[in-house]
Amino acid sequence: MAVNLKQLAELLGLSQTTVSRALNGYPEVNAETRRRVLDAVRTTGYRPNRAAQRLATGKAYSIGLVMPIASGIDSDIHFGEFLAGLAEEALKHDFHFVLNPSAPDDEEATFRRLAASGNVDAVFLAYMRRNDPRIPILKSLSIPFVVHGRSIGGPRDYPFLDVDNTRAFYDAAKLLLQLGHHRIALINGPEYLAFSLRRKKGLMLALEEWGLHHDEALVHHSVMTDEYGYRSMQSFLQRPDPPTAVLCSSTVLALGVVRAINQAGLGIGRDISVIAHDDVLPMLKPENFSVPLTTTRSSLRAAGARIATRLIASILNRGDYPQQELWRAELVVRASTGSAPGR
Amino acid sequence: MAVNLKQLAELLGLSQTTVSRALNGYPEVNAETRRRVLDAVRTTGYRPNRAAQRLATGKAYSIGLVMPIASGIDSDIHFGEFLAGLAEEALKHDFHFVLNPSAPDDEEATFRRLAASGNVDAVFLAYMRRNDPRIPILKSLSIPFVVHGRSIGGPRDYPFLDVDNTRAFYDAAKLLLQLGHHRIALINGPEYLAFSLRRKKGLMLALEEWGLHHDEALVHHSVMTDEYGYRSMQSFLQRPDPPTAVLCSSTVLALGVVRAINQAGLGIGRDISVIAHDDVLPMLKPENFSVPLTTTRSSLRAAGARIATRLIASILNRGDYPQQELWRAELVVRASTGSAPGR
DNA sequence: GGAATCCTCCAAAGCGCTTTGGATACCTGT
DNA sequence: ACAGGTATCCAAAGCGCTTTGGAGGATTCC
Repeated sequence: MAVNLKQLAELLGLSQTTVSRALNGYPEVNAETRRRVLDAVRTTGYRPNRAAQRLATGKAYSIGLVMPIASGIDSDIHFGEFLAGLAEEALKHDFHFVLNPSAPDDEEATFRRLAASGNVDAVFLAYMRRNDPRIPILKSLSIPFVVHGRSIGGPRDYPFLDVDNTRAFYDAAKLLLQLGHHRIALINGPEYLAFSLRRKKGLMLALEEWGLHHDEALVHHSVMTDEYGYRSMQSFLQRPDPPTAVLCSSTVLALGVVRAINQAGLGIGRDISVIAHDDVLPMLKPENFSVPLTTTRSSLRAAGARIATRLIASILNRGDYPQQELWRAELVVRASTGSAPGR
Repeated sequence: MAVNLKQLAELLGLSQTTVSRALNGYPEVNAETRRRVLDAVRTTGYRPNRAAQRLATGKAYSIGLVMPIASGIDSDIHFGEFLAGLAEEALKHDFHFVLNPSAPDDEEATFRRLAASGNVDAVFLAYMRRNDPRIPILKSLSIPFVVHGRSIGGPRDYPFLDVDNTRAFYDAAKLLLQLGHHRIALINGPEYLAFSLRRKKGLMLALEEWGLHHDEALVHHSVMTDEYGYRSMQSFLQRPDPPTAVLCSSTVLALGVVRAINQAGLGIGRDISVIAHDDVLPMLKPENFSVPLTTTRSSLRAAGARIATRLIASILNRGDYPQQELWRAELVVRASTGSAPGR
């Protein structure tokens, strides 16, 4: 059943050279011939042998992945979702993964090992921090990479895909301001992560524009779990002047937030408005919340798939993708946002 | 810097054949010669080219992984932890992964594709269900595999690594019974998973042995998140005859359980005893709970690593590992367990 | 009409390893 | 001393692909 190049070539009465070239899009092959080849591929189900290609080209046809482990719940549900997107796309192109579980303080060594092994053509990077040290490292190792997110500070001269987090939270905050909210809290991701900083900045920009003072006490940073969402919200509610609206960096956080609000006997969208960033986790849909959640939406899985696409295209140097992309998150208004109470 | 076989052979004044054989443990090579070869490998840092090996041997040197996604929070923190162990070990042996994100209802097709692709030598399998259909499928595809956990029902003639969950929860329940508890609740994983069923069975065995009736209302099945732990515990506490002890299938569940107990103003280990199964998640240590948690401990990461070891050994047919392993979880008694109240 | 150019295609040489099918020398036992 | 082992080693043939360096014919240009 499984044919190889040689057999395919014989079948077509062509040389392996020509068939190979036809398949790899080289110009020196007649259009009609190429069509015949492609047809034959379809009927025979020919699939090039990756091992042979690896040997002949020196390419690895696989991408490196540093998997955050240990301290911090980074290796959380968000990572899995992202990974799913990456993997799905990689599978289509028959690319493998080299998964490198690594503690944050060991990442440099991990990258060096990875680059030296020659086992990967490119590397994927996420959880960007401010002045992220990994970027210069990867540059110096001269191994292609694409970053999810982007660093804060330092030159912005590397390939990335990021969501415009500043904008997303600016938009969300603005909606709340227009609804008359003045005290807006933020339950954010870990402070050392760039996206957290940008989201906070988004909120602050909106407040500033509105001529409002920003209260640092209304911003919490933590791991993005249900648990912390609950605790943060509880502590906000215990203040003498609780916020009338809250922004959450994840629907996972929102889960806890909602619980705390319910428990306090308050009404979501009435007494307190809630907006969460929605990474489109399949198991946590904002529309399924008891009070459907207003969100800033941007699919994490889609981002994973897109990065895989770009990574693979650059390895095969096919296709032409922008090196830097900033996705705009969509503000989806649902029932969890309403006018500020007493207005 | 990087030498290849040919250069290494020249350097040693040997043929490639001999060097190759020395490295791969063939008998027809002099002990002294082998030592010289191994020495040379060390000094030159020779690493065989995987692509060439793949081509020559037809082996893929990679293992297939079906990554549970979509509905159900299966793709949770536990999976990540397991994966980390697997990856760590794979890395040591320069094995790659083929990650197949797949919805449960699509798994069969996924396996077929995987097996047909010839891209993997073996497959890893987890989240066993009762009469799990994937086992016969994989057998019929005649691709080596190792299962984490084991099915319930059907022949037990496949390679697996499992924790003796029945035993673990039997042990835990017995401890509670000895402490005088009679009403023991169980907050378990999803009902369709084999390990959940076994854990329940462990509890029931202990109760039975103690001559106690088992109350079905005291067993909850759900996704293992903080959230559900909290809800379950709350509902238990609202009963007219609340349990005096509770078993949790994960420390993640215990997180919610602890919160519910605290909130009810009850004392852990005094009013209510808690035992959780500890998968040794680095970010959730039972000793760090406000009241240190009594647990049945078995490292998920270690299990991942062990399965990788076995998978790889079987692919390389090196080493001799048991085909079926049943690990015993260790009962670690801490402060969350105490005598039943009023005794 | 002959040289210069294209357009297509091909033979063959690798890529770096494993493995087959012997060689060669050294021991056996008789 | 000789047939038959035994222990070591080697040359060479792949594995299935890419890529170099042409070849052959058709076309174009003066």
